Amino acid sequence: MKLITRNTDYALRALCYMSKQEGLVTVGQLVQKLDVPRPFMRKILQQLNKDKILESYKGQGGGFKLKISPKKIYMVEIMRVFQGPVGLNGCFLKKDVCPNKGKCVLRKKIRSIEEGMLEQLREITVASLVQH
Amino acid sequence: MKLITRNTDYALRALCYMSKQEGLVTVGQLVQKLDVPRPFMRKILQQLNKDKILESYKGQGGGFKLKISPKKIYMVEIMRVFQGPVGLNGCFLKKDVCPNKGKCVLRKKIRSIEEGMLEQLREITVASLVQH
DNA sequence: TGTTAATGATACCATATTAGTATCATTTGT
DNA sequence: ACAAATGATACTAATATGGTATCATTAACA
Ligand code: FES
Ligand code: FES
Repeated sequence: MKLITRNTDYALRALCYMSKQEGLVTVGQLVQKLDVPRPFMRKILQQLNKDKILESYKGQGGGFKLKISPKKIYMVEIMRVFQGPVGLNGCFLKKDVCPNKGKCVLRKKIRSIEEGMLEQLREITVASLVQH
Repeated sequence: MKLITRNTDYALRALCYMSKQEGLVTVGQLVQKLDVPRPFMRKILQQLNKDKILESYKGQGGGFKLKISPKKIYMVEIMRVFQGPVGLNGCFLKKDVCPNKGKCVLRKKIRSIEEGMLEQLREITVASLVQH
């Protein structure tokens, strides 16, 4: 079971890197630094741009930079962008099939696990990842 | 993100049902009760048999029954059978790429989330799912 | 002792998701 | 004009998931 996919992973790498750079960062730089396939990296940055996490500048001398402070870039948000809403997605059993009385125990337990997970996840930001 | 797959889900349904039955249960019965595709259910039960969670009896009048007490059938174990080892599978970033100093923050955080999850998961048994 | 109703084993197929490529268009500094 | 960057979008490949199909084996029972 994967918590994060490569999309998310690469995106976080890129964001961490960019949070330590002053000016613009190009795809080329990131590809070099992070050893990620170039077109894939592009796609990811373009997506982050669409989602207003980065801003981009075209043309020669262009590149990307963070649009918002690393403190405000939440990992859950990045996950949401690349993996859809974060959660544990219930189960396939419906209440009528489930343990007697229509009260679904498993569902509740999954919710609870999910809550615990989210609680911890929500505290992770790019800033929190970068500080040694 | 899915915590459990259909395999696991159907398996749990079947186990819950069987924990309430005295004698042998056939695939036919389960298919009827739980509305699951027959060959898929078979495959699942055969797997549970291989993993010593069920025992099986061939021939006319045959079927399956629990091999161990519902109290000792842990959900994590069922997940492991059908989904592989339960965990959050780290990330793809390696320490050298990761946040400075080689200390990988994200990795630790994921571990921590995983621990919380496992702690709760490990308490769930078939028995705990069945008791209203 | 042959038929039938069950599981065992295994190979195959379909669909969805993830991961990644390829291409062409647009912008901008020199 | 050209080169160096991103924007948009369509396509392909690999993997995981969710099943089917088939034949072999076993055992009750008429
Ligand atoms: S509704 Fe999901 S286990 Fe019951
Ligand atoms: S080793 Fe996984 S995020 Fe660093």
